[in-house]
Order: sequence, then structure tokens, then C-alpha cells
Amino acid sequence: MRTIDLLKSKGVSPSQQRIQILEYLLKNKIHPSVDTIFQNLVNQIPTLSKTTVYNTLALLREKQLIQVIIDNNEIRYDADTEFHGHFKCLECGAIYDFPISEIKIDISSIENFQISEKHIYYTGICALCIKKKGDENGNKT
Amino acid sequence: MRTIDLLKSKGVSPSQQRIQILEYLLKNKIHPSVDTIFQNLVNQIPTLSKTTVYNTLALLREKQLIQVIIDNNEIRYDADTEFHGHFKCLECGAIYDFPISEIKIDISSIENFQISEKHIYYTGICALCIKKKGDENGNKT
DNA sequence: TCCTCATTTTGTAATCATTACAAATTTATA
DNA sequence: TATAAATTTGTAATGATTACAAAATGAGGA
Repeated sequence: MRTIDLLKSKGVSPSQQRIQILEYLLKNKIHPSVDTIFQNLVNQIPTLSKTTVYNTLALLREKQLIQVIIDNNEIRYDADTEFHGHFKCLECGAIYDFPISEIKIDISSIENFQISEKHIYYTGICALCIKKKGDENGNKT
Repeated sequence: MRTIDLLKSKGVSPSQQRIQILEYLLKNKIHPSVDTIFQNLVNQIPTLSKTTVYNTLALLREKQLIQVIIDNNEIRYDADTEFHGHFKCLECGAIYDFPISEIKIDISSIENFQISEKHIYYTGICALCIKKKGDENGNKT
């Protein structure tokens, strides 16, 4: 589906800014921050304001066209709205996706609760960074 | 185990500030923020500085004596280090614990990754707030 | 086409949690 | 007691996010 129709299907009028921001997220699956999105789009839309990026992302989130990753210092964005987990590498800062096939929770403690968002967020060191560190140590002596 | 021994067992020298902060978390299972902790302890330790609270919590987290809940606007703290999920009510702000009996992830995408923290964070509206809202609507007309 | 109203965008100025940093205090050790 | 190390403290940044009002844009009717 075209980005315009995606927006329309959720009742969002497709302004240039909204189209470009959503399109950026659909094409760049790097879980960018507000600042990354802004820096990458301000070339194409020279008048773009960071407030617009904030406003638009809040709207897209509300309409469930995107989901957010609550990171330590900032929020990162993901156009993949399927339920999945995120892994943040504390070394290089990259955020990886990983699938979740099943999660069993004892529902009794939050029975009758109305759930709106589910976040699965792991932190640690990714394989690339572990290897990099190992190599560095190996080169010593 | 006494709080002092708990600290010692992880190699943390048990200063008054550290004892009181950890003890506060052990006794008040409300997932408090830095500010809540500070406000509640400054009566007992009049010289207490917010920086100390930050420093201490970072230390306790590093030593795995506590875990953190990465909330939208701030970090909240939990002395229960067992793996479990958190539910944040967007209406009243309370954070509930819930047990997780099993979580199956397709490990292949993050194979050989070194995991240090796992966060399971749901948001929505808790049963109390749903009921409250229902009652309010019922009282109308 | 022009006018008017509603929507969207923009820029600036707050807000607020967190961090940086260096001085002051406390504790441990010789 | 004297000295060094560890801990605490206060103040000043930092930086993401929000508030808010003005400016720009777009839709619909006369």
C-alpha cells in the first residue's frame, strides 16, 4: 500500500511532512530517534521543524501506524507494528529486532486490565561488538 | 538478610545513605522515582543530596541489587530483582508487577548476544481506573 | 476568484530528569 | 594522628521533550 493510502486508512490527512516521516520510517528500519529523523528529512523539507516531527510521530503512534521503543535517554521509532522484541547494544547503540513466538504471563495479577502497548526490551552487547572486543584483546601482547 | 549484609555480599560498603536507600526500596514496593525516594529520605537524612540518590541507585543497579523500570519520562526503581513484568497505568500512573511464566523468543536473530537486562513493560489502564471511569459514566444523564 | 474557517506547521521559550564536575566531608589505614 | 581513598554534596550543564502562540496552508462556499 502506498504511504498516502496507509495514512488515509487511519483517518490521517496525508500532508507532505506526514508522508515523508512515515516513509522514512518504512524505508529505514534502524529505529531512529527524533533527531535522526529530523536531520535526514530537513534536506528534503528545508522548512521542517523538530516540533512537527514530534507532533507527527505522536499522531502516527496514536493511530498505531508506528510503535515506539522506550530507550534510556530518548524514544526511538519503528514502523513495524507487529509484536516483537528489541535488543539494544550498550556498546554500539544499535537496536536489533527479535521475534517472540510466545509469552506466558500469569494474567491473574493484571486481570481486567486494558493493555495498549507491550514493550519487550533487552540490553547487552551484540555479537559484533563481542567479536570486536575479543579481537582487540587478541591483538594485545 | 539484613540490608547491611545484602550490600556487603555484593562488595558495596554500607554507608548510611546506601542502607537507607536500599531499605526504602525493599520496604516500599511502589516502584518509586528518584524524586520520590529523595523526598521520602531527606527527612531522615537532612543533608541528603539528589546526586547521592542517583549515584547510589546506579551502583545498586550495577551490583544487581535492584532493577530499573524504564518509564516514559523517568526511571523507576524496584528492589525485586526476579524476572517479572511491569504494567503502567496511563490513568493513575501506578506501576503493577506481573509474573511471567515463560517467554519463547526466536534466539537465532540475537544469537551469541550477551544479555544484561530484560524489560517487560506494558501500558494501558488498570482495573481500578476502568471501574472508576465506568462509574462516572453511569452517574451521568 | 476571493473569503473565511479549520487544520497543520513552525519557532521560541519553558520544563524537567539526568549528568558532569569539583569541592567538602567522611572513612579507612598506616 | 596524619594521609590517602572513598563517599557525599551542591551547582551548573546537558539534552530530550513539551507548551504555546504565530504563521502558513488547505478546503469549501459565495
